[in-house]
Amino acid sequence: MTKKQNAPRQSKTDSNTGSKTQSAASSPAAASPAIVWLRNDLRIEDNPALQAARESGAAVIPVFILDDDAPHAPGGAARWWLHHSLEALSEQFSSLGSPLILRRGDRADCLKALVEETGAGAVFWNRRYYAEHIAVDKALKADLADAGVRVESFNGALLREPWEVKTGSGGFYKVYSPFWRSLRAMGPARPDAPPTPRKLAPPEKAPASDDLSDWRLLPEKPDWAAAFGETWTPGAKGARKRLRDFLNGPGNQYTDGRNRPDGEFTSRLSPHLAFGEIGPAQVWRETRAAIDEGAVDEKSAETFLSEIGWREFSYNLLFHFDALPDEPMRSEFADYPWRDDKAGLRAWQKGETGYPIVDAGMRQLWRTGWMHNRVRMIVASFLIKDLLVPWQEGEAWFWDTLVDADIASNSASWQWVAGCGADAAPYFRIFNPVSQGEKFDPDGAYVRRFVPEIAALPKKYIHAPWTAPADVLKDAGVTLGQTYPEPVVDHAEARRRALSGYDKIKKSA
DNA sequence: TGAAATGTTGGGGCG
DNA sequence: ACGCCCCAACATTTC
Repeated sequence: MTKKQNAPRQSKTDSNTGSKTQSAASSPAAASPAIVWLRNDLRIEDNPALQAARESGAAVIPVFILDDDAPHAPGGAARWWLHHSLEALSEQFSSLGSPLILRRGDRADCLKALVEETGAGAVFWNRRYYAEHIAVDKALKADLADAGVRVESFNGALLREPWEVKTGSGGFYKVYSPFWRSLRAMGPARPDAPPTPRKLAPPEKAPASDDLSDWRLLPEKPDWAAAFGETWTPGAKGARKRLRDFLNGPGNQYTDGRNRPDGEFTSRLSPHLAFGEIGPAQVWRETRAAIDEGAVDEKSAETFLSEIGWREFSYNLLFHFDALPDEPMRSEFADYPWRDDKAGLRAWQKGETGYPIVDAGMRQLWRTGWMHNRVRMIVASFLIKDLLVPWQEGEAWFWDTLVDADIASNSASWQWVAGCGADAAPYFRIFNPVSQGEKFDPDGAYVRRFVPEIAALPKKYIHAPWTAPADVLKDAGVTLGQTYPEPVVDHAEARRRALSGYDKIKKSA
């Protein structure tokens, strides 16, 4: 296994600053319109690419392209979200006067075709940070420039670009704490909110658009997303409401509350951030304002912002390590003696491992498209360390089932739990699913909600049903192995097995 | 943003 | 009164 290259690679991205807005060239009702290519920035507010297009003085054509063959195309749950998010965004663009254009197919081909059809003189977009996406954007930018089209890209997804946050010696951070200390001191690139566009000039002739319902982004049979709507309101409006409600409520107890899955103590902003319905700069500004007004507990608000920091750190890693989604950053982990345990993986995916906190998490994921972060760590530790299934399998399952699936956060977090990432949890940190359950779901309320077949068990046994006396199980209507599974592995044994596996790669490291 | 094993201390029961 | 043991509670180390 060769060590991954870890040189900064700013040269790989397009490096426009986006600060020039060419006000001199802004002839009103310019003949050639400007295209705003929307990707994971599905919002009107604080969207620098859209802002630049508007300020160019040209007519604005917003477009979204669905490319099912693109690397890391949205998974199943994310497609549900995307449908509703595009619906909300279409409505917003229509009310601004320039409807959102939908196209499906190869992204570069679609965009070039649209430029040609509309005679667009400029294309604006917000940057992406995954190597394969950067390559697409860079090639497209070169092609369009050759054709005489002005192309500009912006930072719409991060507080700061990954190449802006540098260590004292000019490298990039590989440890979270100093990274966040540095980024926090810098603050967002746009400290003040830019004006929100209230009107957009439409092109003389609107280009053709697909019909969203023809994309069939919603599941049909079975409709596994049936309950998603109870939990979520995709779209920028829903995002802003989440943030406001959070800062006015649970945001005040976030430091302690964030670890408790048995209640609503988190912001649940993750899917909104993943689709760019709200940007981290907006979250930063609003949270800072609430702190300054004394409207929110300062310590808790800072803890909350540091979670935005983890998202930034993940993008920092993704940008500097091409293979983050696929290969361990610590290359010795490629030789770890993983098991090919299809039955174990299946039990984990279905929430039938026999460990209640694990099963509750996996079922919350399936039913709502989301899982509490503390529980994500527990289920990930279980898959990797108790079952010895490669972390990439868990990453792939999360990609398909999470409405907040995000390339950077998903891959960086799986590597973190596996112990093979930058600043990762040490390999010997193996969660005990019973003690984690007792600590963070002390009454078993979370388990009872998502694993109803053991809901009648008393608190004492709710996280370890196999330890309950026969009469207690009987009274609760539980028959282990029938109404609820026996544990798929013995944790104590599995822990020893995992540690001996790490011994092997330590020698070869 | 662990858990388990091992070590240390101190109180209390008891002969 | 004293030593001995047990063991909880806490601290340290090891994985």
